[in-house]
Amino acid sequence: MTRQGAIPIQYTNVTSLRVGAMDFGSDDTALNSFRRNVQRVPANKILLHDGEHNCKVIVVIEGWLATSKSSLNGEVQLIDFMLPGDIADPTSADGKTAGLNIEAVTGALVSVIPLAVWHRMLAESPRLARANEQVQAAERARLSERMLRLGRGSAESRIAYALIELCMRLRPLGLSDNCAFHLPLTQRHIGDFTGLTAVHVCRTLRRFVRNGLVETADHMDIRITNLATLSEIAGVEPERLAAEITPLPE
Amino acid sequence: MTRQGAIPIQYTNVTSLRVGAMDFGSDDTALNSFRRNVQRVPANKILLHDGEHNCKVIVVIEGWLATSKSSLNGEVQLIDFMLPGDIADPTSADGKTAGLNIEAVTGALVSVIPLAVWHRMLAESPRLARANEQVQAAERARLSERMLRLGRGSAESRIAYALIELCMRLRPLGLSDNCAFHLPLTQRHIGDFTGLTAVHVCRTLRRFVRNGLVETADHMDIRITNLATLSEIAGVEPERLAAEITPLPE
DNA sequence: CGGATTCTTGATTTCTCTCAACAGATGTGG
DNA sequence: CCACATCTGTTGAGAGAAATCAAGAATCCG
Repeated sequence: MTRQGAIPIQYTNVTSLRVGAMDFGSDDTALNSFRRNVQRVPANKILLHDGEHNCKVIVVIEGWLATSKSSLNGEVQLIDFMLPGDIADPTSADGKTAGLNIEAVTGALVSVIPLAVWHRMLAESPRLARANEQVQAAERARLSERMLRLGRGSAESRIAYALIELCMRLRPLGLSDNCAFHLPLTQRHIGDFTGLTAVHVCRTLRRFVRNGLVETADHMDIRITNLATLSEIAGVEPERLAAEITPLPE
Repeated sequence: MTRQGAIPIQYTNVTSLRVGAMDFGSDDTALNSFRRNVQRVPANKILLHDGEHNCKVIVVIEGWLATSKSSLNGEVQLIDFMLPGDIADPTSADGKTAGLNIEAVTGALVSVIPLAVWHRMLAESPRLARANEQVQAAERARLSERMLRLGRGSAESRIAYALIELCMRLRPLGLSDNCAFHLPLTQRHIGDFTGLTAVHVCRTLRRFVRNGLVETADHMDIRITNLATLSEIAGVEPERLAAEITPLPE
């Protein structure tokens, strides 16, 4: 928790953005709309509260966001991470109220778009509408994979899955090189993501390291050294998973 | 399984369907498309397999469907129940492959629509597109509520939540009268829905009954007799929940 | 009727949480 | 620059919640 919205606008100069399988360049009106609503936000800033009436769609340009729900006694469940090119649409059934918290995990560059504007954008750009569908489909696929592990998986399975999911998602962004990647997360984040306590995340990760499945370096630099075994623990085929949860360039 | 597959095959003659907040009558071209693709399916029939390439959108007209994922060792997680007016779109990120199983829990009347046709329908009917959005938003809200409980809730909390969610969803369908409703489910279904074993579902339900929170009659006729306490266990405000997870008529 | 589910309850085991203590890192202000 | 507070990560010991194993009762179905 720190200083707020400070960070002045320097290179808010977005020249292109890939959403789903679609590249939006300077000649796209959609990109101009993104630009008009760009904000740079600091890490840990909450962009939207669950239940908030003034609901907005948030497009990630740079950095990590997370969507979450929290229980009355303060426990948090991360619902999904939103990476560059992802679209967080927190709207619930009434079409007005947010059903999620959205917060910045790292400093991030986002486009915050009022619902009305967003709907107009979708109507005016079939490409954007299509990209939006792809991104939503990818998110749905991720959510159900994760629900399966939350409901039926062991701690090992949940964490193995989380590592593989994030690895696969970072790959097309150029942020995962041969199963080595950096997670800007604490073990608490991983716990909130997998429905475990931070303590148990620690134990389980260390066990993975002891067993030669992953290596870790300073603050969450991860390298998966035995993808085959880790996949087996996660109950997943990595390539099939990648196809289902990340929109691939065509 | 049981009787409720019974529903006689007479009125496959669909004269209107409410999807989200929208009524589609005989004068709607969308309804005609639904009609052209109507199928009656028996209980337990699997309509679509996770991973299946020939992916379709399924609109529920009557009865209960469930979407699910299963792990390699055969454990099942129900992702969501689909009730009349709901739309099951199992498409994953590649836009072609199904990311979910879809099966009939009861005998059901459904409209099975190929993806291409579905997209054409959405393009041609802004009302249908709007209804689709509402239904999807409601589903997203339900999924995140449930993920919170799967990750962070006790068995009591999960089951209490499930009962309240289903109660709230059945209400606008006229199937829940003053918190009394019938669930065409076994305790195993509830276990697969809440990520618990059937044994533990049984214990927990009986505890609720002993404590005067709910009454049960023959095979899953439920009456919530103390909604206040049950809501507290579920960590939910019933009316707010209802607004977030069910599309309300306008 | 007989077989197959489903439900119920008890006894035991297993997994994860909770509590606790400490080390390392980070950051702050004097 | 140091003293100090605050996070984060690590590890151990013990408690608690749900799973597993098991066996019998109730129900459904052909």
